[in-house]
Amino acid sequence: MRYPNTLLSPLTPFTPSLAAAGRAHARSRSDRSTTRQRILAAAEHLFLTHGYEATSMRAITTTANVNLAAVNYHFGSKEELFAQILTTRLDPMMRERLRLLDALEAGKGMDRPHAVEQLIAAMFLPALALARDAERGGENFLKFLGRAFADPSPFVQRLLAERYADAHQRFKRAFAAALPALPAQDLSMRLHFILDAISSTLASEDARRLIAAIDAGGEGGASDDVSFLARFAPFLSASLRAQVNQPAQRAAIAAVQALQ
Amino acid sequence: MRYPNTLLSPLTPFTPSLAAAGRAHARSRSDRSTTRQRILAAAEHLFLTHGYEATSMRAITTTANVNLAAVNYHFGSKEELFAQILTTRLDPMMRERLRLLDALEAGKGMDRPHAVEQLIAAMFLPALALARDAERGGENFLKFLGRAFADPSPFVQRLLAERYADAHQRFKRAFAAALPALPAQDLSMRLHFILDAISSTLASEDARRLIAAIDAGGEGGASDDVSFLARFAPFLSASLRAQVNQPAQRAAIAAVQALQ
DNA sequence: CCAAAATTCAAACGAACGTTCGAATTTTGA
DNA sequence: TCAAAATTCGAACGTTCGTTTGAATTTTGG
Repeated sequence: MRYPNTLLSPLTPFTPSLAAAGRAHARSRSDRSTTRQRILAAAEHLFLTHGYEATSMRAITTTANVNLAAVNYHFGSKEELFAQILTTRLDPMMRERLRLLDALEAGKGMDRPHAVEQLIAAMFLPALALARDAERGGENFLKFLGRAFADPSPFVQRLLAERYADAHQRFKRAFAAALPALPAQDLSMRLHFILDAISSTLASEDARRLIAAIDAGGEGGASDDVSFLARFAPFLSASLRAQVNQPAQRAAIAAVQALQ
Repeated sequence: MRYPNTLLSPLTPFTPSLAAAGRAHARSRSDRSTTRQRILAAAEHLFLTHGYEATSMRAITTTANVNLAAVNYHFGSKEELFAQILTTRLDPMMRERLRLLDALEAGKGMDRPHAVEQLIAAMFLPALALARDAERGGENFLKFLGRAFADPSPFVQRLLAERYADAHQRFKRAFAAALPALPAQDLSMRLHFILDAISSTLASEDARRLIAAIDAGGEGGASDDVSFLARFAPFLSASLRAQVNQPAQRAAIAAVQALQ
């Protein structure tokens, strides 16, 4: 047998957990986690730190303390390993986002004047929930995602663009409906803007500090996500709602231009 | 002699131009541009497309139609080549940004209620001017810059962080003064957010289309930059100005959370 | 014009890359 | 318990990486 068809295998957490505890036969040499899990954990950390190209198979296998050939045996190739890490986390998150969008569009809990904020919440809450769950990746996955969105490797870009194009389209249409006065061209640019910024900001240390500060003041759990979003969403929604071409602003800008 | 000390040499445009036309002795074999210029042009394009790591010396020299050893001879190393491309463009742009900031802080053309928009203009106008000047890089350089800011290579990050830390600090303080009500923590996150997004957005095709559309309707030249900024700055300033923790928004977000 | 300096060139360096192979070992299931 | 399957392992594959070398060539300056 060449290697197990991992891309179709059931989603399992990367870190040793309840799922692995049952099988006593698996690797008891160096520590409890299986080779697959150790590879996934090491690769996730290295990919988010150095990017796809700069992360070598040897660095992954050395960090994971497994044989060099183990990645090819268990995952087939470096690309399939990366895809596995990305999709096992992101697919469920995307499904959850779309589920919330469905619910909102069905009118559940809809607050029409704050539709934009609610759409933002539908995008963020699943990401924040995932970040809080250490067994599903924790905050490291947000960093990983941030790196992946900015990664220039054609393979990474193609994977993200093709696999999640439909979901992005659905959110784009929802935002367009919530912002009927905004020209399509501006909406497109602003969405591009906030989506890029979301991934890089959530991956940043600043956001991490703010989340930690909010957690320290709150009672913990899901309500802290609302607190964080109440702090974070306003400036995203404000940017989406801003009116185009305000004469007074234009004059102020022209005054700076005159200094050149 | 090993190689000319290029990092200290006068800044010259990458594309063959007036500067090169005078010296008739230089390379007349394949075309008019010198080896250095051909390398710089090819490397800039490849770096912005594939990132630092994924761009090989062989790809650069093949594209530039020069010998493989030419990069090491003229620039010393791949890192020094990258640094040269970045700094010869970015240093003057940063100086111009700071010059505008100086002028604003000295009260020249200051429009206090729109101080935020003017600070944004001080950051953008030099970048837009550079993007319009084909001899100083044109729009390709904005793409290059966008890639560079997102590049995970330690060398690239160190170069950007160390060389332009002071300039970033100055702008951060200026924004803080223009937004006295915003908590320092939020300002820090929002600026991080905006700066990341600026680089990736300006490098995007959406922004390029919008600039082209504005140019098509305008009379060309610098006034188009004001038109673009009048379209672009409002949603940046709106995001910076947004109030934190608005109760009605929080309720709308909590309603989405309840759907989970 | 011609020695000296600058530049170009083909070739090779050692190192690191992702991947593959067959043997050794461990785990599985009847 | 024992053959079969799964996994681990060391070693090597061929390729590409950035860089260096020394000779050939071109350009410079008196």
